[in-house]
Amino acid sequence: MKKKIFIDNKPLNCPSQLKAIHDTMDLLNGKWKITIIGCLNFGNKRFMDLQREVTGIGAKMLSKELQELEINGLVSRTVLNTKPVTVEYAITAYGETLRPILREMANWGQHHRSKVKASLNGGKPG
Amino acid sequence: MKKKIFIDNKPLNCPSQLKAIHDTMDLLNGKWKITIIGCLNFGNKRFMDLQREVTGIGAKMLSKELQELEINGLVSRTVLNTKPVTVEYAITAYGETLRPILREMANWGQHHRSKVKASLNGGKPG
DNA sequence: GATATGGGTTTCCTTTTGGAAAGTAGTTTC
DNA sequence: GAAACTACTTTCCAAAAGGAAACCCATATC
Repeated sequence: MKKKIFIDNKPLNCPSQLKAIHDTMDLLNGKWKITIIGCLNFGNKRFMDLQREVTGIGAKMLSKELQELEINGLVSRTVLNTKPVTVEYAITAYGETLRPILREMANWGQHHRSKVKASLNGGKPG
Repeated sequence: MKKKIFIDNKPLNCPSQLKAIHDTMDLLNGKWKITIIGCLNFGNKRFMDLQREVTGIGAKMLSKELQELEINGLVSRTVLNTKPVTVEYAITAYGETLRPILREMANWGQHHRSKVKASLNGGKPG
């Protein structure tokens, strides 16, 4: 019999575990969310800062992604009393609880990247 | 100055870290991949088994998702010498290295779910 | 009043994703 | 040779995602 993957003593296909994973994926989906979170980790940013730093994103997508991140409590939005008005975005404490996931994804992705490279170079040696 | 999230001594927005996270997300994207992986963790499965167990998936999507998982080395495909021909899908050893990510995502998702529930019930108490 | 900056929203369009149903192909069963 | 089973692939369509450009509102500048 094939061995199974267990998470907290439950097999991974336990429906509640799969649902939980889907919930997490839903919050991080879209083309830009992780890049935005990464950008904000470097410090609080205003809308235009983000648009400049997140290469390629348009105002519409930036606005939409920020709204979703805010609704989910991962990013905060603060209107500053400046002239003209500026808006500051920041990672929340809750957003920082994503760190373990991001760490594991970064680790795995780097490992995967070097594995892919190796198989391109050495897959058919000689 | 706002504190930053660090992963292995690098700030999360380090481009290579973000790229690695994107790589990982790309492999797990789509509506069904995680469910398929979860299903296969319960044991090897044939095409029709998967179509029965992954509720709601159609043959086209199942085929496509399995191909992508196979290309990325997460799932193996074995044609068995039966009549009629059957095909067995299984998680690879490499696919099992996703476990830490899946564990963190399951943990976070469950925490998130209970937090959302709590805020629905107790957000405005009394 | 024309222009610029900040922070968006709206419109229109294309691309991508995903689903239902039918078709393909090999083999066995009747 | 018609039907059924496994394992897909193809076609056709609808919905969602995403992008470019224009537009809106406020303030300030020239």
